[in-house]
Amino acid sequence: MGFDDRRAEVIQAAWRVTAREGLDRTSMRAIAQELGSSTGVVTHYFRNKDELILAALEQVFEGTIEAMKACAETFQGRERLEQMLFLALPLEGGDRDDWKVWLAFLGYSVGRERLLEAHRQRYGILQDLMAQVLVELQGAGVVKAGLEIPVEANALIALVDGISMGIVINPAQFSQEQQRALVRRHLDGLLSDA
Amino acid sequence: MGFDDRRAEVIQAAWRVTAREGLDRTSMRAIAQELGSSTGVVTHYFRNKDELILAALEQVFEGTIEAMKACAETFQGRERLEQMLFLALPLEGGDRDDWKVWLAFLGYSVGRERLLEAHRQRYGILQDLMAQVLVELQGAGVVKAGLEIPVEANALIALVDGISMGIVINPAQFSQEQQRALVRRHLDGLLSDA
DNA sequence: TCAAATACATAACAACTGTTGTGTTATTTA
DNA sequence: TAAATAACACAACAGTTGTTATGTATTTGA
Repeated sequence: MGFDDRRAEVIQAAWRVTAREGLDRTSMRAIAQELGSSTGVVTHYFRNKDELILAALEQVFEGTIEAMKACAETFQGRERLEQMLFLALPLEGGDRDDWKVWLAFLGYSVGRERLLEAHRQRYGILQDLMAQVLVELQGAGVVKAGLEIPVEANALIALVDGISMGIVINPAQFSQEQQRALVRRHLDGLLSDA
Repeated sequence: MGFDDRRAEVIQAAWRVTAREGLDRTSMRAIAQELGSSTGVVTHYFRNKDELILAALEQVFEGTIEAMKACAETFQGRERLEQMLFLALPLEGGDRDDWKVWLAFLGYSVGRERLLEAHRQRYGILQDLMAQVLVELQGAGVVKAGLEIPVEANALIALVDGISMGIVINPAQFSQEQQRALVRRHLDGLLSDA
């Protein structure tokens, strides 16, 4: 087990503690305890807590981004958009933990311009990915012509964000099928009538 | 200046510190300093920090809820729905601070079932309000028949949440007019074609 | 007017925080 | 095999946290 693997274990431990107890209770000692080790491990792999937090944030983000990219290559037409968005939704219990952590990070970033900038950057990547898919499907005649693609990309992300935020607050708010139906209905407005 | 007025001042000080520096830096001492007083003031009006946080949360929520109710009584038909949702959007700079605080609270509530339950309750109030408006407008023939009203109410809230979350991360993400256009387009799908 | 309650200020408390330094094993490298 | 580096454990650090107790003016009430 190499350096990066062990480092990833630390990140995952931090992720678990955050999902379970919240980010402000994710102390160095709490992470070490979750690992079954001492704080020496944590400080060995990360200069300071900010670096650890950013690494954990990146892991949560990178996971879904990669999955969405894979989705974009496997599916065609309307299904490509649909599956990409479904992937980001908290359809099952496990996905909700990712959103818990994500929201904890975002709330923690309020008032910390450095962390907010990190969020902004990741969101930019997401926006570019969605916009790229939209443009491609527009070229194929699947997506309506005459749309403001960047705005539509942001709108799709906002849709998923809003649903997920509601789920974190109240998991019973939307059933899996209701989540999917909302996404489908939004997509109906973007796709060519043909 | 009575007890409740002074208490409200403490809450507003806490609100300002949270919007500026984040919830975890909103300590008793920071609030007191914002007030230009000592921590004795804070402890005098609130048993503990949780009670203060919940009070501040309630103030943020109550403000928009009351404004939305007033909106519901002033406007008719489609405009009623539109204006209520516009009210909750972070259209101007000031509204964004409310959303900052709201997101900071939500992130802080992750892993704290007691605070999450408070969020759930407030959201329930919002849902009921929106559902009530939808039912009324449905009776007037403005809103389509055959809709699942509770789900549609949640969807409207999710729409506003998603947009607002994006704005907090990147204020330049949506212009005021783009925010309004997204809400209008969503409403188009709910209203009778007539 | 005199006691009591209110509205604070101040200080101390123990608990917890991130960080740093030092010590101790393993593991690798030469 | 000897030296060096990595991978930890552990302890101490100064700072911050919420909470509580105690003190002191100020206002209120009878």
